[in-house]
Amino acid sequence: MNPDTAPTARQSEILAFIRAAVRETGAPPTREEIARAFGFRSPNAAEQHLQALHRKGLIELVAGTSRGIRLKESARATMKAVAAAVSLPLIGKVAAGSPILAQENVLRTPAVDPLLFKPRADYLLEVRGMSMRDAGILDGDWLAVHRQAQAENGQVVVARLDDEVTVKRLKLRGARAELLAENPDYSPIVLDLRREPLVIEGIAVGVIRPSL
Amino acid sequence: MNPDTAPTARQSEILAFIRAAVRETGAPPTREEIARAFGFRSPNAAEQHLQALHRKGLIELVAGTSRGIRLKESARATMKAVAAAVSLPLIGKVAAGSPILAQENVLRTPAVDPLLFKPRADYLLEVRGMSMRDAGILDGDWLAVHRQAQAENGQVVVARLDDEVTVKRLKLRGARAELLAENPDYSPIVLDLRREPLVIEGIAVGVIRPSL
DNA sequence: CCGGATACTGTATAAATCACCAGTAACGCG
DNA sequence: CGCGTTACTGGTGATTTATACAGTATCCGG
Repeated sequence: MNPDTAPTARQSEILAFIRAAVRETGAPPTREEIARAFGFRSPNAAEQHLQALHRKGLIELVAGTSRGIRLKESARATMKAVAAAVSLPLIGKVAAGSPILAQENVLRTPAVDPLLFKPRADYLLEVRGMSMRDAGILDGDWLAVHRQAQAENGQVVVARLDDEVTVKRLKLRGARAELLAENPDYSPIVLDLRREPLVIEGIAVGVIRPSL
Repeated sequence: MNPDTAPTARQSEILAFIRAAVRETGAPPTREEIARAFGFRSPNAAEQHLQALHRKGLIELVAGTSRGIRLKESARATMKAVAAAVSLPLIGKVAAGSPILAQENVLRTPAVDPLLFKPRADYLLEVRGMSMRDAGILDGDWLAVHRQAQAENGQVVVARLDDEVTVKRLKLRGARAELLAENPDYSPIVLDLRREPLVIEGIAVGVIRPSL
């Protein structure tokens, strides 16, 4: 058997039970407790599952120790999950043709609660230029963006134009779409939706300025 | 003995050891392990400490169970510590005469990493009014503030004026201090430092706009 | 159809562990 | 000074627990 085989369905259940026990009681279960929880008549059934999970590298077994089960990934996995729940990827310059959230576009992952914003933020986009100055969005700001392909009239959107990602205010006038900068130095971009579709990546839901 | 007495120094050590064991090994220690760690010749010394900690309501003991020690506060304390490490208090209107960080001024505690900002942010201050509009700080924004009683020329500061807290840019000209708004509609505030001292609560280190 | 893995029952035992009894010594408090 | 508390030593019996050995049944790929 390979050291890194995926656990069977039953083994995953056992693993989940161990995780739950650690979370709920603060300690891993004994063989007997596992057996009782699953209705095994023999604690040995639990032992065998533990051995299997150990062979597959999912847990560590401390010999001669009561409750000597150590979840190998759990600590890391939990930490990651917790971290993910309260952090957002910061997207820098988006490489031409690549999806915004592609790994190569992520600069960092700052600890910011996505639920700070409404609707929830999916990522932060580093703003370049002063085209939205009068909306209080400055060069270097991190724009909190909610992923969404549709946008309503008047919203600040993240749109793709010629493989470039830009932030502008959207004005819809029938089949014509206008992308307006909030700075008189910049001129509007007008699109005929019948000829070229407007690709909207998301709507702006907030701003973070990490340095004044 | 009162149920809620503070632990003795030795008992705190034991408690810390239990916490460490849970964190490091994933399970609470046995009496024997505690005794070994502290050099006790008898596991009973550990038992008695556990009983004491139990009487003081700091741990729960599960009878007849190996490693049956449950940290009562630990879950909460840890969560709080983790939460505190990545969150900042949001300060609303500051009551006259009260310290900014007084409990009654805290509106919420959003999950934002204080180290996002440099220097580290100590709290978020809800900005009222448009006096800093041209610096990209708008009404409703959360100003990230680093607590600091001194400020340099040109920095955006949080200052106290007549028991009100205001955000302005500081200009120092000898014994005269000017607090400048970044909006032509507002006029500067000039102070003679020899007659009235300028109370600086902190310097602005960033901005969060929770809704666009 | 055979070998190996999975998924169990059943039994047994040494070792780990809890939980309790009996002491000793030092300290602070009224 | 007696009393309660803290902080231990020393020891023991009853459970809990880990772990090994011996089987049964099912499924799957070669």
